[in-house]
Amino acid sequence: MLFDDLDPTVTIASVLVPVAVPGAYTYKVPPGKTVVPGTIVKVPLGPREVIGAVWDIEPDAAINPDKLKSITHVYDETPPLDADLRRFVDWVANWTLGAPGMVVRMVLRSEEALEPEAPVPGVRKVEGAAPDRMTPARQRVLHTLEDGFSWTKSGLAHAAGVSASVIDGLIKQSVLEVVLMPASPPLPKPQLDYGKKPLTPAQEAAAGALAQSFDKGATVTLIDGVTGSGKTEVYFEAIAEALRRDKQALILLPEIALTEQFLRRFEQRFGVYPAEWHSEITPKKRARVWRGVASGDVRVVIGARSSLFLPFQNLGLIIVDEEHDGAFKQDDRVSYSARDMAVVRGHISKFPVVLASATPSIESRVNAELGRYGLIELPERASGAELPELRAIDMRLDGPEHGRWLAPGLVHAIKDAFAAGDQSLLFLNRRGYAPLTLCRTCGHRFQCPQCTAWLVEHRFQKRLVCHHCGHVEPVPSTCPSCQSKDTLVACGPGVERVAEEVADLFPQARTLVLSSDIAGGPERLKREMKIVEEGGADIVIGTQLVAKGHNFPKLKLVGVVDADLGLANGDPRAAEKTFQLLAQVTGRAGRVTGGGKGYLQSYSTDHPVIKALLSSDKNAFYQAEIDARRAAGLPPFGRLAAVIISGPDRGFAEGFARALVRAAPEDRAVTLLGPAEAALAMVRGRYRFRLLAMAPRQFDLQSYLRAWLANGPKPSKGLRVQVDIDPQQFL
DNA sequence: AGCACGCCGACT
DNA sequence: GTCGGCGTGCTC
Repeated sequence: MLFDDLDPTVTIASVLVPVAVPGAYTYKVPPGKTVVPGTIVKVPLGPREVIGAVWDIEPDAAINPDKLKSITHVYDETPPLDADLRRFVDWVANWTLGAPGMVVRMVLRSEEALEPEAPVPGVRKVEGAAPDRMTPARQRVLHTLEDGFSWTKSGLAHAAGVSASVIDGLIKQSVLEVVLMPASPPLPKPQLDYGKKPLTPAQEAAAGALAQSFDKGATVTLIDGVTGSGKTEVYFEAIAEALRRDKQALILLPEIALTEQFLRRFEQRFGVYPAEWHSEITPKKRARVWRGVASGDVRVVIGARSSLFLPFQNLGLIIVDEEHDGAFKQDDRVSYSARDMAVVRGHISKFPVVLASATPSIESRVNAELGRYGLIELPERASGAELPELRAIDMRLDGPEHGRWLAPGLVHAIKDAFAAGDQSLLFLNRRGYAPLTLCRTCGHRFQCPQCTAWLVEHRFQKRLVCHHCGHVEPVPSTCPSCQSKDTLVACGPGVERVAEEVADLFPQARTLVLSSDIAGGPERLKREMKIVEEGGADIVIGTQLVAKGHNFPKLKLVGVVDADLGLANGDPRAAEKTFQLLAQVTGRAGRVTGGGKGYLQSYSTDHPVIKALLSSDKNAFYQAEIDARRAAGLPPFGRLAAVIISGPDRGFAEGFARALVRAAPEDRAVTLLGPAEAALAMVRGRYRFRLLAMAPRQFDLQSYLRAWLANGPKPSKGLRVQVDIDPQQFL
């Protein structure tokens, strides 16, 4: 139609903006511009401009367009977010009670990616030109350029072994010319059969089952395989199958520290490095990966939870490794479980999702038992090595002398391992030197000024640190309460203190502490991990960090310094979490060679968790846990949501929490507990109270909560109300 | 009086 | 989440 361009009708678009508001905002589409749902745009928002995504087009919105602001920029070079991704965003927002705009914000986490990548200047040889005088350096440069390609200046200088000034000189003489070249060269494709190792019959069968799942649409498969069973090799075959079908694949890992080792492993299997995505990558890489994922050039991404929100062009498989790991659920901004949302994303786009663990979550085990998930079990190690032999040390009977933390039985075992040239690991999930410091004279305890928590002494750094807010103070020489000199005593062990004991017992052994907060940061940690991997340490003392994913081939002995730690608190998942952690960490022993041994120091050796670990009958433990959950109506048999009220004034926060409970809609299906003061009552100067809503599985808890919070009292005066669907942490 | 900082509410 | 507005309280 000829007059369409003159049509005065203004198009109105609703746009999700990165603010915590319940819905989309409405803007005018500038004349001559076209937007569709999913188009990425820049819009004015208050005094600034923000990036958002068009969510809907409203041709006849009942809003006066004169009052609306106009979209200021349309990113029409970038493909619009596809319908599946938009559905996923809506789903996550709806499920978590988060603002959809904040969920979209996770998708649009790289502003740089939206601009086309600027070409970089390169140099190439001018046909037929020669320098006035030939030198050896110039000779090498020209020789390197024989291939006819363009090089970056620094790349060429490096390859030819000359300084940049040689190249500048040649440019000046017009022997070389500057040309623009694409910043990122095309990515090499993974080679499906590169480095493929023969699989055991069990692995082969598992891989075959996974390959078949691609024809069944949305499926979830749980791989329950002991440490060393070769789960990774199995799901690598699923990735190969996805690639064969021209689909992209995503591997989710619970934490960044694991990616490094994993990248290498992937490279050994597929001949190329996968793209990496997590909060720590540089903005440039981030932009490159985002663009590559959106264009389909990037075939495989390995990343942390946030990679779920990448705009994949053609995603066809998600692997969630260590699926039981609590790190997949973090309670920051939008609080979502990456494992569960991965299942949702697979469901929306109808592709297989694989959950892998040696110690699956109760939820996944139940889903597998009920037939909602497929189940692949790998009960044997691929190398044929037997699982470690575990025994408990009853600290009430055979404990160490006062002031020591390692029982004689464990010390003996370490001695034997050391004599045999084997590596030992002492596991204690407590950073620092001592979890509590007090004054011998007056009993003063060092507490964080901002949190209800003791300060942890870090002796190497001579500091007292709060592990909840990061508060730091120097260790004083006099007690701040009674002024006595040198009366401070450390209570209880941390890894540093165990390391001190080890150094005392085994002065000739090479010992190393692996803890997330060692001086020197992640770089040093990476180096030390490598040292341990290569057998460059005899005795390793480590926190949680060593339990996860890392492969220490020389490790033969694992000693758990305090197996009861973590069982004490009131968390309904305490037993499950402790079982998983200890099974994972003891499973590191003798992984390749067999003959591994594990010792559990415990004051409650008949606790079901300890017994389950010793008997290596994990099914009995799972069954008991599952029965207990079913009886209590806890997840996955019931739904749980926490409402956390926090504020700087304790009484005010508690009063509001009570008012909120009174305003709760009457519903027989819902049980409301609380308000209870959070176990960590104060964090960063904010007092916290928790409400817990429990409901049967089929109940729509989200709708209930939404109605409740919308009609209940509004928080004001510094109060904050956070909803945590399916809470994992009860602190 | 002038300014720094922290809290609060609005943002289409 | 981020900004400006505005109140409180401290300093030149």
